[in-house]
Amino acid sequence: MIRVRFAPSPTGYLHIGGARTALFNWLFARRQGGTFVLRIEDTDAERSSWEMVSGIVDGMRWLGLDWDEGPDVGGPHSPYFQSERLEKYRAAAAQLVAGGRAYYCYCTGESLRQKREAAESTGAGWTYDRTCCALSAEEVAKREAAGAPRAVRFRVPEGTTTFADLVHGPIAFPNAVIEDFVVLRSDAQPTYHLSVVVDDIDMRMTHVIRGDDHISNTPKQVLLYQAFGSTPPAFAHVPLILGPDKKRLSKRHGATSVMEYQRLGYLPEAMVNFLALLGWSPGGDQELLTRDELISKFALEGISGGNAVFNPEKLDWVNQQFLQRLPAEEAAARVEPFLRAEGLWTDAFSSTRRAWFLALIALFKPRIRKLDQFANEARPLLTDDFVHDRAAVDKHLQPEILEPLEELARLFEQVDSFAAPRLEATLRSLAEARGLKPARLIHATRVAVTGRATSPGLFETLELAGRERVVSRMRAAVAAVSSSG
RNA sequence: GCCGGUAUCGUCUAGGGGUCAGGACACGUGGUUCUCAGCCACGGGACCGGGGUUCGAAUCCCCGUACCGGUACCA
Repeated sequence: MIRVRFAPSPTGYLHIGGARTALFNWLFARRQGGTFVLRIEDTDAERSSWEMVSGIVDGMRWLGLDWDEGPDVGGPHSPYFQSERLEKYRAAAAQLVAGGRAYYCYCTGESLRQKREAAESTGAGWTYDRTCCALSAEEVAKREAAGAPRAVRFRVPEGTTTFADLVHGPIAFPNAVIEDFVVLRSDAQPTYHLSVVVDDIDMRMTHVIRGDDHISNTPKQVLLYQAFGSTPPAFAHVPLILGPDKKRLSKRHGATSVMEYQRLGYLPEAMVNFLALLGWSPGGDQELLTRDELISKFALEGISGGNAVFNPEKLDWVNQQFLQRLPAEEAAARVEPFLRAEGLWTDAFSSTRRAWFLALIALFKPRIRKLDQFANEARPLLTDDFVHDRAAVDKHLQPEILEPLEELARLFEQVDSFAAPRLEATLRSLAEARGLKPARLIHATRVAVTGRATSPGLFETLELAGRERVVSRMRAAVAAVSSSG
């Protein structure tokens, strides 16, 4: 039975990179019929917070990455917060010391820092010099009697540590470059290496899928598995997501929190599709995949070895593609929160004006790439509270067009059916009668009614705006331009 | 510095001992339309460098270079 986990540290919101790692784990579990565990690595009490935990949970829920074991849902290996599993780590550290695989270290942080700086100033690297590993039993007893604070360090054996990475192939590290790392701090808090290995063993993880930045941590952890007499899981280190400058994606690059993308009007299914294709490929030319297709095609072998640059334009395109495929009813539901935020929503849109609202969605949907754009694009049809674009007015509402425009308003007021085809016929015959190019009258009418130089097809727009609004706006525009000109 | 990883159009990638090196985003040109978006057509654009191995290398091997990551009593 396949078991994988996503183990974020709640020191920040769920960011793009973390979301992609979570997604790969989730896709793998779902494809393999395995179990997906969410474990919160909050051993760093200083930097962890409940707010961040809920931020991560919200992000995963938004993306639809449900976990089989973890916070809220529980599970057989509960608890799933490392801060509640401290005793396990302390016992494991004690076991290591008892077995001679680790030793107490009484070195102070200050002395370690000085040695490291001294070594580095000569241009060399520094690994722990094993001062405390060389302590005699009496020396240790003396320090214990004095109640000296001590950390627990893992005794790295000689040799070479290797592991077969499912993405990169075999990777080997000479143990000489791995220092005797701390597994339990002097305040009895475990370090990452200890807690992650103890938990992955305890929770029976079969695969560890995580970021490339963990490759150099892996030999330390493999050594720990061996010391515990446990077979390491299979590792798959996935490439990192970079910003346009090829540096790791960070705040500097703009939005990095997954939830920020929700606010920006992206669809979770688009985000999932886009993220999945960042560093992974199903192998063919297909770019747009549903959640089920992603699951059925996902394989660790398809993960590429190199880091990937986050390309916002491509995300926009993917989002647009998903948006266009949404039925009007669904699009309406997605857009509602954005209209509410703009104060443009009325409950009538889901009752008496439902049909009108769906027609509005159908009219504007093809022209937007993100949900938040709808409110802005459709604003003139949702409220009278909008501004006329100065440049558009100057360009299209020239004095000579005002009289025809006024006449058109009169015809529109009287036309028997306020439907697009009828409106178009009306406008075109007036244009012909006046020897005007229809386009001129169309543009003038568009600016008068919407205040803008661009909109969906004018006649469909007018039909939805409604006779009263159209006629009064046309007259108001004529009046405004006449008096100002 | 040391250790590890990676290298195909600007970006995401397919492919992989013999291909016209394919697709997508972006970009350019043209078409459609009342504008914008869209859509359609067309176009420019890549195998990091050097050595091997081989009849043949972008593909396999080595070296170099570049980039990324790690080098903590952070995770």
